[in-house]
Amino acid sequence: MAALKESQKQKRRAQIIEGAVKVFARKGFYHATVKDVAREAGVADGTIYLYFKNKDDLLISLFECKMEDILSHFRTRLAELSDPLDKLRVFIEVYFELIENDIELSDVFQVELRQSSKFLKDYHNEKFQEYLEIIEGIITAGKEIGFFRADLDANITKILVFGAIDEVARQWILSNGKYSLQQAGQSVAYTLIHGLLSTS
Amino acid sequence: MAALKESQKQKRRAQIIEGAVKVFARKGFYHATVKDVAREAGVADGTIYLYFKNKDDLLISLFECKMEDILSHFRTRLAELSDPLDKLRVFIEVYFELIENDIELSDVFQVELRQSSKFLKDYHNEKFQEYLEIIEGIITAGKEIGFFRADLDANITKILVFGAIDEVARQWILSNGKYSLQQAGQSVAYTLIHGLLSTS
Amino acid sequence: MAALKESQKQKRRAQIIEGAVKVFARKGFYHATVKDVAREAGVADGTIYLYFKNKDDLLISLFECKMEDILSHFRTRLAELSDPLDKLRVFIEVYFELIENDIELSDVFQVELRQSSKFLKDYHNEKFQEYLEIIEGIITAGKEIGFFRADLDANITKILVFGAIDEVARQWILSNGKYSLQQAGQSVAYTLIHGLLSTS
Amino acid sequence: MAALKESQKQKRRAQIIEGAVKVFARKGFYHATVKDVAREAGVADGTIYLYFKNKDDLLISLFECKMEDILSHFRTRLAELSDPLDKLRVFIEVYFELIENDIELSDVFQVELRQSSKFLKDYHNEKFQEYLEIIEGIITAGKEIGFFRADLDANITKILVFGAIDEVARQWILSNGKYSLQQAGQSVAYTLIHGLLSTS
DNA sequence: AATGAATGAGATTTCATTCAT
DNA sequence: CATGAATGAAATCTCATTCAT
Repeated sequence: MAALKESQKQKRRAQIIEGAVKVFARKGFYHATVKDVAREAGVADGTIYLYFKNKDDLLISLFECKMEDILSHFRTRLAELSDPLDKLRVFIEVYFELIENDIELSDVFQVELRQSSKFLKDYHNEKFQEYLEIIEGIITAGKEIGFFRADLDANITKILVFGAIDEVARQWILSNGKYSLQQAGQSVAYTLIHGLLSTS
Repeated sequence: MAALKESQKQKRRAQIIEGAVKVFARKGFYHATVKDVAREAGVADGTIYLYFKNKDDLLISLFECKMEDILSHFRTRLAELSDPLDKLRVFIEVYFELIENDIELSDVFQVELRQSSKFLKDYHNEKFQEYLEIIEGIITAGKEIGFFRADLDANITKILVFGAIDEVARQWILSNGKYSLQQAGQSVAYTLIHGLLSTS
Repeated sequence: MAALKESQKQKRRAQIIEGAVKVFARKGFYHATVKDVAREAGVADGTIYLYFKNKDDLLISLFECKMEDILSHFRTRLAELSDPLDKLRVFIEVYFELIENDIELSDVFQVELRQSSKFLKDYHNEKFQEYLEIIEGIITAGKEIGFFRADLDANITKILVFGAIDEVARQWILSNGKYSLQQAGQSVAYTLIHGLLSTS
Repeated sequence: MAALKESQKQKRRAQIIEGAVKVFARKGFYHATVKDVAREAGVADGTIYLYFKNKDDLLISLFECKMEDILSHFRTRLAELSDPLDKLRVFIEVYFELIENDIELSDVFQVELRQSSKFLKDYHNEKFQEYLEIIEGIITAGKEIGFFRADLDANITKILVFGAIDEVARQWILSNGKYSLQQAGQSVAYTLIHGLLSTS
């Protein structure tokens, strides 16, 4: 019974987090009220506080919980591959798939978390670092087998790559899906791999 | 005298905007109070409302005003050059210079505006589009003279380029200047131009 | 069996009251939560409400229950004596003994009840009157046999005596036992008695 | 103008404190809301927070401010006298006058502060100690000139005296003025003095 | 009878904005 | 024009109490 109760608790937590994703995406963290989240999740205001310390904690928990899913999703998909070029292509593909499949969540990640990590007390975004490390791993591997330039600074490059991908995703969201992410993904992958030059 | 008064008004406006930059950088837009800004700017709370419609308008005006400066700075610096490769290198160089020279402002641009642009009512960030257009111009020019690949989608690529540069800048700010932006700039320019591959 | 159940019930009630004494002493009635009391008593939150109407009722019941014990203790100890002077001395002695033996309870009585009696709806503290009557009895008896001044207003004097004793006890508690209550008791008894005596 | 503004501020503070006295006396500190106080004082809710850090601070400030008045009143009245017996009589007289003249304030002092001093963080009631010291001074002076018993422990006795007086006052308030405080005062003074005298 | 998750009313507190001076 | 005291709406969070299990 304890196990059952435990799973009940997890379910309720998840239910609130789903509500929070929707509301934060729609209104932004600061304009969303706890009441909004409660209503969206179908619980009473006070119930939120049985599962989360406060509003900030709700955002952090949302992030941790979802990032966990995302990271393991990436890892599973990339584990099948060995070629760094394939890995990079698939990384971008998976990234854009995730964005397309859960625009609300993407919204929250891109907008709220970016900002919040600076202002939520004592929160230092380890999950995001793990995430960047996946890219770093791909780049380092690519360098080792000689596919990628030996003079690449993996630290800078992982950021460059992430920034490029993420911005394309963000603008796609902001434009309400005016262009094909699929296609954009291929284009991005190609450019990152080959650069801008025609004589390559 | 009217002109004098006008310039007085502009001066006061600028003074408030400087205060706002400092305070928003330090506390974030939502955690900063109008009183904070007033104190930092050395004016009374109510005075803010003689120059700006409300707190949101202050942020938007800050953006418009500062973006104006930045855009004209970019245009001046790029006007001297004709080679798209040089232009791209210099664009990155100037971008990082601006970041280094006014970290507080960069902070506000990167963190607050990114988020706010979505939630400030009726605000659609035309200045940011102008900004992206500078990059687009460089890419299109590069394509036209055959330096850049003909199959580059200038729309996607401008976003990719901006994202890459901007993220490197952001992480530099967040890391409190742990690496050299100068160097990172060269590395970023090289990679964007040549891509990741060693066989280029 | 009914009797057994009845005693079970009494036991559970007592258990909750003990928890309440501890928690109210530690945090004060208004800062203590029903959950705190439940945890301290080792029962569920809801269980409290099977034994008490509400939080106020818990405080009142605590008082009634404990006051009952205290009153009968006083009566037993005083019944053995006939001399009013002895009675007064023993009264003070017993009072201070009770304080020393259950500081938590004393705390609740002195701090919470004093305040609460004014604000708990419909509660008029008859037990406290009974308590004062014990002192009044001693004084009246003392007057009758001519030990105490004939002009003593027993009504005022009982209050005076109670106030004097009680304040010494309170300050002792607040000072965390900096002085000897034993000694203080003798001193207080001496001073009060000399004040009351007719042969002065 | 600064001085004028300053006095305006003091006036507003006093106005809020007066409101608080009334409301706390009527409902008790914990049952009174800040809204209640604001309404009673004729200001907006938020205004309270321009003058006091929070609700606790309002109670503490009320105490400090009023205690100041009371202490200086006592000192003035006692300064005229030299005989310790007279001083003690007048002390009681003044105490009861104050009680009669501001029953609401007395209520708050007797009920709320008694309790609160234990629970308001970091508040240690120095003013109350000053107050007890006045009594101690009288007792010590009385001992020195041989009016009071040499074996009196001034520390215990000041508490005894204060407790006796204060309790008589409290019961008078609780009884809604059923007896004459004037008369009670004389009776109390008589009994206490006879208890304290060396020639008994 | 006992539980403890859920409720939601209500309290404190903040702060953008106004307006009399 | 400038001020800054005052406002009061609105948000977060707490906790006594209920009720399905």
